[in-house]
Amino acid sequence: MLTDRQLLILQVIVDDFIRSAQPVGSRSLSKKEEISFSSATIRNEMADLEELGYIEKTHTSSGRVPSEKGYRYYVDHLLSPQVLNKQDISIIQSIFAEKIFEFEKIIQKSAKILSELTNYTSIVLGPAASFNKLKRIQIIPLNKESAVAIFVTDSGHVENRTFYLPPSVDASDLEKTVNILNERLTGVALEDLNDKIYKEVATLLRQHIRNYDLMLHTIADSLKMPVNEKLFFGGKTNMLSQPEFHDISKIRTLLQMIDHEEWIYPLIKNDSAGIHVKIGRENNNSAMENCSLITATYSVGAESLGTIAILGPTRMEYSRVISLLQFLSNDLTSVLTNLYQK
Amino acid sequence: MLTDRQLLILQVIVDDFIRSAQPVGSRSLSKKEEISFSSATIRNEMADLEELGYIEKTHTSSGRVPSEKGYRYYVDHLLSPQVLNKQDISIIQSIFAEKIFEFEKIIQKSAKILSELTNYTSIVLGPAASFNKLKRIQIIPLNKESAVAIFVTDSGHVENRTFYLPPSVDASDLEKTVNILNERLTGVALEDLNDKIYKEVATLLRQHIRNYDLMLHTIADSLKMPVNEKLFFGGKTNMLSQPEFHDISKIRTLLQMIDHEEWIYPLIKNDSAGIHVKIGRENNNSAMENCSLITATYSVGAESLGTIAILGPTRMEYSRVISLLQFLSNDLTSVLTNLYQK
DNA sequence: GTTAGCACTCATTGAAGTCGAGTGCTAATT
DNA sequence: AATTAGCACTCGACTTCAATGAGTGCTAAC
Repeated sequence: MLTDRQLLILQVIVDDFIRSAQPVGSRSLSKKEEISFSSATIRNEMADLEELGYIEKTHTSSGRVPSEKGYRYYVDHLLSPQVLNKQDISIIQSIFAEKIFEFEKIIQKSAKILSELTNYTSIVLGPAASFNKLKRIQIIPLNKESAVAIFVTDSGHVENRTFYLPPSVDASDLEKTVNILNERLTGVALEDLNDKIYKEVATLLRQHIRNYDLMLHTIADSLKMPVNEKLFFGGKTNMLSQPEFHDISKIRTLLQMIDHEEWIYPLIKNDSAGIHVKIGRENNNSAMENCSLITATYSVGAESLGTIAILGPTRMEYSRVISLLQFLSNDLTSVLTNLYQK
Repeated sequence: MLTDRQLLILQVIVDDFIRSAQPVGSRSLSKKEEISFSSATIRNEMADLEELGYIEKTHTSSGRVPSEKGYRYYVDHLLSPQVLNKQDISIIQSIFAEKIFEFEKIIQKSAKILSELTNYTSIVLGPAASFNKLKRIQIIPLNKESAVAIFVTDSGHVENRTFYLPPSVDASDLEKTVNILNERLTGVALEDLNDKIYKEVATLLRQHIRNYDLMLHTIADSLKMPVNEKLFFGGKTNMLSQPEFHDISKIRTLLQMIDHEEWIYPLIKNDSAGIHVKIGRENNNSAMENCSLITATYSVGAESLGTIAILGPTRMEYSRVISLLQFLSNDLTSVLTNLYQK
């Protein structure tokens, strides 16, 4: 539908605007070496591109700026993947330099480095604990009235919940319960615990414990808590340096959104694996109007665990960011797979 | 040193500037009902106040603005404590409405509500875990090479550490070790654990475990927790609405500071109990030049546990904020004391 | 000691003018 | 028929200038 020349012009406009943040005019385009025709020709082509919705003017006599549709086309068809330089690669690999056991540390460091490498804001969704299999349950009474339940998964993740002890329960009941739970629930994925408790554990509890149902509900309640994956951020304030956010009110809406984790989940919780680019209003979020979000998933083996994302202005260096995310998510996946699958 | 009239004028200037954020002129002052003398008189007095360093001009013919010294004097001598209205009180008390076990939840909610009530940024330093006494240690092997150690305190706080198992250690060693640790360390404050391990546990371990010293160091290493108290924030973006921060670069330095937790600790980690007000450069931090920080401590019984703080512009409503912090820290202390000392 | 009066300062506002980078359109050129 | 040169036009950005008004300090009168 678009001629080669139009594609070329669109690409150069987007590239130039990403670099300079200034509307691109026909004259400055005609001076580029890729472009061999006159500014008048370019003006004609630009008028067509504008009519088709790929570029826009900021006012009647201004240069052109890519529209969201323009960015979308650029990302889908015109992007030349950037080859990472050695420095970038070695910086990313420094994430894995130390011996680490804990996912969290790696994840946190990834977020930090990603934001430093891009000057945008990075968001990393920590590994979903729900796939982890239960290794051990422990219940430790704190005093007459309350106890803390501890759940350890095979990956070394620890969850804990404080709860009130049902008044009728004594120490031996508690011990029996813990034994039953461990016997029946070890190896079960966290997300299946609740099911399993009611189906298998219930009958056993009934046989051994007085007031078994009170105990049952107390335990099940403790488990019902949302095992929400943790979010990690890097470079929250980087957006302040972007010229499109020199306006306080835009900054405010954006930072307010970043500080509300519950608003972030729907943005980055992506169903399918791989790299996704969402441009401006594609994010369905008014605070993201001038922003793009690029997400990638990381996994252990075939199982996708979490998401790493970069939030930047729509005028973002798509090519570079995609390459970085690609590279990091691959590395993360292979390191985690190694760590986790032995 | 200052005459009564000068004090009155200083007070009215500070009050007015806090309200309006505009330099205060002699004419507008003379119209206030508290003030019964002419603008010319006021001008003379203001000239003196300026010479003494309590107020400043923004330019030769502008009204006056309080200097840091002026705020300091105001806070120390002129402050009329604001009586909280019923609504404020009931909002604060709503923090404790639900039954809660976990300090963290209360603390988090406190930060949120404090920022909503003041429109400034709130910072709450969570309860120092180091005072807590150990209730139970548990070590759970994950696989051949690693295990996770879990420390539960009498307050229900749970810490966990993953570590490599020394190769020579087998299951029965581990069990013995855990027994020894529990026997010897239960009731010991977290901060004293390390000491105690080397002094008392070491000899016992030697008697019962082969390669006891490897085990010893592994455990001790795990314990070397930087049990850094957690920081909670509320209203991080509130400062964006303050007129003195309509300038992007000021906003940036401030937000960057807020996002570096390690820079916050020295600001709010206060030795002595009670309310403290630090104005502008008294904070010894260039990012805080136009900010004041008011801190209060909360405690369990007589033991001071943590800090709640409000970060606002120097032009902050000192009176209101101090009252709010006073009230909340009292409430926090009594609730926590109740919860914790039974 | 207090105040009225006056000359002076300076940030803010808005109007008027210039500049220049951009456009669209038309007519000439290839 | 496609390309380009040329030209009138638009509009944001910047500069200049004058007017306004809220403030000051100082002096002289009360």
